[in-house]
Order: sequence, then C-alpha cells, then structure tokens
Amino acid sequence: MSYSIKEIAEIMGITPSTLRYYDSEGLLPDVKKVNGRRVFEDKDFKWLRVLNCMKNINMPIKKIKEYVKLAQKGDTTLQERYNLILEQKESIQKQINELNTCLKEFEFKEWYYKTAIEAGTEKVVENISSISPTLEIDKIPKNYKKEGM
Amino acid sequence: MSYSIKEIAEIMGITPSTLRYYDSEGLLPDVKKVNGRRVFEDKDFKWLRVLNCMKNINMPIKKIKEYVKLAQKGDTTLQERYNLILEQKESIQKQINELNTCLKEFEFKEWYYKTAIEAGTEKVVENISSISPTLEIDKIPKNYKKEGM
DNA sequence: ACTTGACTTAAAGTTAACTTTAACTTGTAT
DNA sequence: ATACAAGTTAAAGTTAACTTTAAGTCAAGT
Repeated sequence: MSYSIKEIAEIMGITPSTLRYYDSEGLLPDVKKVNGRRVFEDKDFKWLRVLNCMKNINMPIKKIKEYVKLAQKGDTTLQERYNLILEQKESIQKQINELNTCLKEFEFKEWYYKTAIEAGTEKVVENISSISPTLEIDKIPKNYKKEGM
Repeated sequence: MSYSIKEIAEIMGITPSTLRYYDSEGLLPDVKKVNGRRVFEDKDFKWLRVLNCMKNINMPIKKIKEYVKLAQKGDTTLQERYNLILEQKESIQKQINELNTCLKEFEFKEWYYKTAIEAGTEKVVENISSISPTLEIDKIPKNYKKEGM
C-alpha cells in the first residue's frame, strides 16, 4: 500500500506541511518520490507511529533526528541507540511520576471545589492546602530543592 | 517566613528572571513588595508548588493565568474553577495513557536492541515491529484516525 | 562618600516547532 | 487546450515561554 502526503497526514492527525517540515529536518528517512511527490509506504507509516510516540514523550526534534541518523548508519550504532532508548525510558518514567503526583493534587482540588460549591463559599476549605503527600508540606525543609520547573 | 526572589528561585529550581516573568504575566497573585523588591511568603510558596504542578502537566501560561484570575474573583467563580480542574484532570489522564503506551514501545525497543547487540546485527530482529498492542498493526485499518500528534 | 551585590523594569533577543506564503509543476477532468 | 486540485521548494512569519540586556534603585559594608 502507498499513500499521498494528504492521506498519511490525515491518518496521523497532522498537516501535510508538518510532514514536509519533518522530512526537511531529516525525521522521515528515505521517503520515496515519484515525479517529485512524496509517496508513503507501509514502512514509512510504521516509522511515523514510532515518531508519534517520540513526540508524545516530548523528545525534541533534534534528539529524534539523532536517533534517525544512528539508525541509518546501521549495526555499528546499535549500542548508541540502545543507550538513547534507555535514557528516554527513564525520561518517560519521570514524566509519569510527575503526572501522577499532579493528578493527586488535582483530585484534591476537585474535592476542594466540590465542597466549596456545596457550602456556597471557599471559606469552608481555604485553609486546607493539599492532600497530596508530596505537596502538603507547609514549612520548607532546609535543604529542599527541585530541579527543572 | 519570608524569602527573597533568589531564595525562592533556588528552592523551585528556576531562575529569578523566570519568576519575574511569571509575575509580569499575572501568574503570581499579590506578591508583597518592600522597597520595590518582591518578598515571598508561605502563601506564595504554596501557590508556587501548585504552579509547578500546573507546569508539569503542560498547562499553557494563558490557562494558568485564567485560573488565577478566576481565583481572585472569589466565590462567584467556584463552578468555573471546578470545571477547569476537571478538564485538566482529564488532560492528565490522557497524557499518562499516552506515556504508558509509549513506554511499552520503548520497552520493546530496549529488548530489540539488546537482542541485536547480542547477535551483533539488527538483521536478527528487524522484521519484528513492536510488542505494544496499540502499535503492532502493520496494515492500516480503513477508518484508522488519530488526533493531535 | 563610595563601592558592591541584589534587586528593579522595560524592551529586545532567543529557541523550538511549526505555519504560511509565493511561485512553480504535474496529472486528471472538461 | 485549459482549468483545477494537489503536490513541490524556499523563505518568511508566528507563537509560547522564556532569557538577556541595559539602565537604574537601594541597603549594607568599608
């Protein structure tokens, strides 16, 4: 099966312009061209779904390009690609953990506002700050530090 | 307790400039000023931790500002704030789901490269595409569509 | 009195990731 | 033959979220 840029764009939920941009940035390895037009095949579609995945985990385009370049070099870069994958796996885990912590905070806020709405005023809850264990500290510990906001 | 901009910046892991930028964007409600200098108190610190949370879930600054403005209006905006919280909760859930799907893909790739490294070549695995159920479809279903890449 | 260090604002600059525009080509339908 | 829809490139424009710079204020220490 082969697809036009418009078709594949629609399938992926992005615009043809974005696909051309990705191509120009070297994110789409070896896309066939017929009469100067891009023709996407199953292998491209497969890769686009991995690319989509990499975008979802907030990998910058530069990093994705790096991966693509390594993959194009062949077997000599297997270890490097493995390392890159491990690095990204850690990043995903970290993001999931952060999101879960924040989810707890938002669940607290859901309760907070539900209670306030029932009472008609925020006064009934406003001195309660959070149920989330990571967020309920009111006094700052002496050596409290946080990286990357 | 009260803190200088430098202190609070270090605690939050951001720069004083970023804090000033947030303030200028209306993200820091009612920060006290003494001799023209910002003085951060426990309530500001508490809010900064919620702000940090909102940044972690990729809420745009515009949306955060919206929330701050609603909160400043008082009890008349309780329902609106509740709705905003629910909306964001859904967004977090969606992000966690996406990350989990991608984590599976990366776990597959970890195995893929480990196997390839052991064999010394990618040839031994390269026709295997993914173990993730959502990503292993090789033929595109007729009505397959995806939003927001 | 004067230097120093930490703060201030306003405005300009930066970066990533697109998006839009302009000018052009190509295959298909009338 | 001609119009039209869909593609192309190169380059300029946009947006969000900072970051840097420039010029100035202020309290404390020497």
